This record gives sequence, structure tokens and C-alpha cells, in this order.
Amino acid sequence: MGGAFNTSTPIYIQLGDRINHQIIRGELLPGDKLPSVREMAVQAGVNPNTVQRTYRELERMEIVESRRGQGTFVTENEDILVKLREQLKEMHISHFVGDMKMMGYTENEMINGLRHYLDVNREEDGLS
Amino acid sequence: MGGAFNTSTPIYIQLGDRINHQIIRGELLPGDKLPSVREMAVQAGVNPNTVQRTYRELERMEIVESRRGQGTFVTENEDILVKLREQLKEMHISHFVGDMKMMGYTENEMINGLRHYLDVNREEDGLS
DNA sequence: AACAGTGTATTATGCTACTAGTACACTAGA
DNA sequence: TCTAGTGTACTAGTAGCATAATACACTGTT
Repeated sequence: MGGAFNTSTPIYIQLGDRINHQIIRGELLPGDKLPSVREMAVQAGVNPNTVQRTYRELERMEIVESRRGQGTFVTENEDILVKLREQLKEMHISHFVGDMKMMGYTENEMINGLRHYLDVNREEDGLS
Repeated sequence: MGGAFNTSTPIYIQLGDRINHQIIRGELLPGDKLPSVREMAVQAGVNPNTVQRTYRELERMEIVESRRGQGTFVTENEDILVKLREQLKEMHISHFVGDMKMMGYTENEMINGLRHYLDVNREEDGLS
């Protein structure tokens, strides 16, 4: 069991997100081998086919490279990983700003709201 | 047609979000009548049943009140609307922070990233 | 050559959520 | 009473997702 998945988003997407986060955080380095399709399926408690779909997506994004008979590896092209980190950051910020603007919040309210939230929740970090 | 919907999220959710935003921004006031199920369906270009599902959800959240034979109205209970605004704000900030933390960003990076994004995109606001 | 481990492809099945169509129930007003 | 406008309920169709089972293709090792 690799932790539960959210039912509102496809598993293959969530699994891909997890792997992306591991890469971005440096827990998976360029050239590292990912668990085989079958092993990852056991670890995550999902069907091998679902894992394969995740790997296929990641390969399409050029984040990993699959070699038949050998396994699936994190790309050695660090540029792509740097860009991935920036893209995801930009995407999340953009979504956040878009949502807040739709609700009528000003830019100052966003920044102050974020600051305030971080202050209040600073100590309660490692909760479940 | 009231603008396109995203295919990755249920229409009834997106429609509910739109209405919530209108309320929060004050474009819909307490006691205001919403378009009838059928009229809203035409406006939004969706099935009346989808609209009804949206209205049902909003009623469950006590944001609107449906009166058979009369219509659907924004609640007169302003406390709920104030709380709604706060809840949505908190929710979006919380999601944002959670996502950024998962990617390994520090709190300072979040705030600076947000500031930088707002600076860069300040003039390009009213784009399509 | 044989084998084990790997990725890939195919087909079928069940499930769930969303959407659509249609009919019913209630209210207000003419 | 009738009618138009409203919310509500029911049934069915559709699509995407996850699973399952199986077979194939390639690589490295023995």
C-alpha cells in the first residue's frame, strides 16, 4: 500500500504527480531507475496497467525514459527537470491567483492572506 | 452559451463555482432570484438536470433556497455568505500551500513566487 | 540456447459519474 | 378551473477509469 488515492482524480494522474514530486524534491535523481511496472503496481496497490499508463504519460512529458527489457528511468536531461519544477510552480501560482481573482480578492489580500495562513499554521506542520 | 466548461471537472461543480463567485463578488445579492432551472440550462448550454444538480448542491450548502413553483433564491442569511467567502479563501490558500510544500518549496519561495508572478502579470489582466 | 526480468499491446469486463430525456408535482395568477 | 412557470424524480445512455488476463517483444545473464 503506498497510501490511499483520491477518488475524484484518476489514479494514473495522482501516481504521476507523486513521482513528479519525488523528482522535483530530489528524492529521485536523473538516471535513477523507477520500480518496474509490476513492482510499482504492488507497491501502490493498483493494477499494472494503471502504472503503465502513468509511465507512458511521464514518458510523453519526457520526464522518464523507458527501455524495453531494462526498466524506466528518470531522464538525464536536467534541463527538462528544471523546467518541470518551474512549470509546476508557475501553474500552481497561476491557478491560485486566478481563483482568488474570480472571487474578487485583490492582490494585496492574496499576499496578506497567504502570509497570515502560513503564520497561523506554522507550528502544525507534521500533522497526518 | 455562457462560456465553455472544462472537461476535467463536472459541469455541475463548475456551474456552482460560478454562482458562488457571483455571490461572493456581490453580483448576486441575498434574496436575489436565480434563473430558473430551464432558463439557466439554456444560458449555460447544458441540460436542465445538470443545473438542478447544481442548485441541489448549493441548497445543501445553504447558499440558495429553492421554492417549488417559485424559483431558486440566494439565501437571506448573510452570515452564511460571509462564511462562504472565508471558507473558499481558506480552502484555496490551503490547497496552494499544500501543493507547493509537496513540491519542496519553502514558505519564502511561495510568497516571493506569488509576488513575482503578480508583478510580471500585472498589466496583462483583461486578456481573453 | 535458455531464462528471468523488463516494457508493451490487446481485449474484455465492471463500475461510477455525468449527462440527457421525459414525466410528475407544486405554485401563482388569470 | 386552467395554464404557465417552476422545482423534482425517474430511467436510460454514454464515457472514462480501473481492473483483469493474456500474449508479445526486448535485454542481460547464465
